[in-house]
Amino acid sequence: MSQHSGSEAEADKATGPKTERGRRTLRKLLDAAGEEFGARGYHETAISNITGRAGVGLGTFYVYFKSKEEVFRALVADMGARTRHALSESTKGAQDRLEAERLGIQAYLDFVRTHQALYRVVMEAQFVAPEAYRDYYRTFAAAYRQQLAHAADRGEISPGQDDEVRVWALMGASSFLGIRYGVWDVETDSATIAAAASDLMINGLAPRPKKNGDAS
Amino acid sequence: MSQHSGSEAEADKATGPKTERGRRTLRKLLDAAGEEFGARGYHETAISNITGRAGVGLGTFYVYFKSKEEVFRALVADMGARTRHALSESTKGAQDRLEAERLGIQAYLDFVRTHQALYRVVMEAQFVAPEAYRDYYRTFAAAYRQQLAHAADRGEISPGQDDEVRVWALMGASSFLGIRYGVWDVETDSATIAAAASDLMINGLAPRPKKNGDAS
DNA sequence: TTGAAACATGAGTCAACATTCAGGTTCCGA
DNA sequence: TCGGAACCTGAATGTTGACTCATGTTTCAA
Repeated sequence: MSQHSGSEAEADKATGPKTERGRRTLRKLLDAAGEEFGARGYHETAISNITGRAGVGLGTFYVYFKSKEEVFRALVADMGARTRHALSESTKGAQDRLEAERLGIQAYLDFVRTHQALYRVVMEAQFVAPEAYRDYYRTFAAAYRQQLAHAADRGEISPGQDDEVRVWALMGASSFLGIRYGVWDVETDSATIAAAASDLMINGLAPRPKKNGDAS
Repeated sequence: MSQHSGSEAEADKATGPKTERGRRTLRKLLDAAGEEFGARGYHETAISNITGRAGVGLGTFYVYFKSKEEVFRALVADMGARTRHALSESTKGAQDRLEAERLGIQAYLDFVRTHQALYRVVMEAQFVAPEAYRDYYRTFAAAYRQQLAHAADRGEISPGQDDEVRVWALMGASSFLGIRYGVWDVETDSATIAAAASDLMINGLAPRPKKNGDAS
């Protein structure tokens, strides 16, 4: 809900609010919208809920946004940027891609847990703003593919048969774990989950020989 | 949209339609609802769209369903049953769990492709009928866990650290591949995708030694 | 000090449904 | 052939909520 380079979805052409007061109001609306949409869902949320929470008049909403859908899209885009940022940060200390996978999964779970409401917005975007949703995952997938390609070059992971497929499978795994353990069940320790999940993603289901060559 | 043992969500207590005519009308409504919801989404679909497509009067809808949400839930439950059925069928010929995984992924993709509309209903259930959605995946997860447990006993797969986590990761992977290759891109050959995906699920990302022990 | 740009407001407009209901029509056993 | 059960119908009702607009208020540069 903050640093956008400039080109935006605000009703106000490309410039956005001109005064400090305006920027504050916009921020309040964006935050309120995120909380309301996250808590009640898009269709259950009325503009008046948003303006009520933001503490501004109903009409004020339309000073900043052309429509209900527009805030929603802005929110999705914002979440995408934030999630990518959180993930790339979490991954910085990794020795190799395999470790990065584990760190990434855990960071993702933690991120979802601390942003449950906004995460819901992203998922609902699939139906409210399909374009925004696709962009969200496509952008993600593109960056992820790069990572895998580099890692494969370095021999840190197997080349694989199709990186696009791998990336979507991996995103799907994390996404579902995000629902199951980030939204439905927030108790289980995220490091444990990430360990189990990354073990699967790294080593697969296939049976593994015992460490010390066991005869028979 | 058909064989339910009896206990149902129809407005008519538990018994359902008493005559052949009634059963036909119910079927028509259910089919029409599936198509409309699938094509336009829950909120964009009006009851009159459904009855229009079904070729019955508006009021007739309420002879069979208590509300809009009720048809929707019925549809989700129906999809769950059908999907489980399709998957367990596809898996029957498998030699072991690893092969079953590949067959399952492919069957799932094919299923989504041939039931795009209804698949969308399942995903939207997350917001329209969260209970139905959770049931859908929980039922799925329970059955899947059993499969994995048996397979681990037989030594066909590694024991793993946590089957609940594995199962959700695997479901997530398939689900995303279902969106990516079952809904958004229906061109790519499903067997190829399933092969690449199951390779990842079975062997993981980790680099694999060359077949013939290459002395570095 | 002033006027115009920027911002704020909430009552009112309007269209879109979900659901109801009062009154048919069809089917079928007796 | 009759009566009632099952089924069908679509006009009318009532609510909800996005969006508009005419009218303020605030800010700030000149």
